Amino acid sequence: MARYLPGLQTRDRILESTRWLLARVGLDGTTLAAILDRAKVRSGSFYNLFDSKDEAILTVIREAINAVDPHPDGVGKDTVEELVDAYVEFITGQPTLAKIYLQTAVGGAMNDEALAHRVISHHEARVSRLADAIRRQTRTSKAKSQLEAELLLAGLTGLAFHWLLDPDFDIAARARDLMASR
Amino acid sequence: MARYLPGLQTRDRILESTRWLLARVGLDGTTLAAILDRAKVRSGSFYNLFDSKDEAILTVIREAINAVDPHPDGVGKDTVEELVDAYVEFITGQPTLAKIYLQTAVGGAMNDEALAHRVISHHEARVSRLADAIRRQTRTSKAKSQLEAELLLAGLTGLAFHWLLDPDFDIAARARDLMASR
DNA sequence: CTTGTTTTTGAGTATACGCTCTATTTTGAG
DNA sequence: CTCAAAATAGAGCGTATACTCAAAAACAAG
Repeated sequence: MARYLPGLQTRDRILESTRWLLARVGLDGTTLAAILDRAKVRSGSFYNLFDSKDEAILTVIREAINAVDPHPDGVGKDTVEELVDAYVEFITGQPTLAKIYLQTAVGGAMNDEALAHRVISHHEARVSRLADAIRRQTRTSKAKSQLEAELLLAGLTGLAFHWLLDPDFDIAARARDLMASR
Repeated sequence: MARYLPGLQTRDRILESTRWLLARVGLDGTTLAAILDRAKVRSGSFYNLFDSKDEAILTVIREAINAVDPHPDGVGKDTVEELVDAYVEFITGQPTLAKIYLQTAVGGAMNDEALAHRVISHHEARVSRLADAIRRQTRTSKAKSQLEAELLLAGLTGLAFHWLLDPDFDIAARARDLMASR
């Protein structure tokens, strides 16, 4: 465990390096050597701060998952439009974290069961928040708004994939179309 | 290049082995040793038929991508429902290949530029095929059906993402809901 | 059967990776 | 200033992996 300032700073450099690599070169490219090189750290220091390479990677991924949530303080007041905008902004504004988030979910989350559950529960929380907003605005039944929210979020996820595949894709416009088509 | 029967048969065994491993244990688990072991082939024979391990893997993945298309001969005749069903069947029937397909999209798997382009063009082909089906059934404008197809496919991608995360998720039912909500 | 080609074998090579360990330097509380 | 704890350096270990190569075996056309 880091106790003094130098240790904490080194830890930060390692996490920054890991984050950068995960977004650029993916899980496979994020080797220990690459992390050390970019963080300007030798292996001895690394293992003084982390138990394993995976520990550093999982720390970064957990951060990314938590960052998907927009302003948790606004629960119960936001509109559908605001929530959709927040999602699009997260994707386009933090492509790094977005990529890591989607990679984690799709990649089986490096056989870490707890991590997969974390992604699922975040997803569900987002669905129910969207469903609440829909219900507030359209006064449909609970079941129906829940379904609508699920489909809307699925659409947004799909748009995010498309955008990551093709940066020219106008995800913001399509997200608006998606809302309009309901 | 294989010329005689034994070579062609060995090539088939190798591809079958690679396909099996990709579906069961994913990209990471599909090591050369595992492929050789299952195919009952030694490395020398393998490299007499393939230039690299990746060549065998990419061959299988290309097959899988092409397999997403239902009856390529039926272009211009299929319905929206048929196309959606085919997509869902591909995802649920070949979950690991579906994962690899999405992983490629997010850039986590294989730094193969050509494969990424293949995924994109395949995605676009599916969109326009869906758009054609929509236009045939609803007689909307070309631009409008194109947009609808894009949003529908985005929704399907999102549902696939959700299902890969949570196998209990009823993707087939949600895909039907998605069509109904148009 | 003969002969050139294809196919197979499997020991061996090169390399990349995660990680350890000991020695050395730096840090900061008393 | 002292000194125990924290932090760093970096050579080196073990292992897994993709791949090579020379020699032997199987093959098929004449």
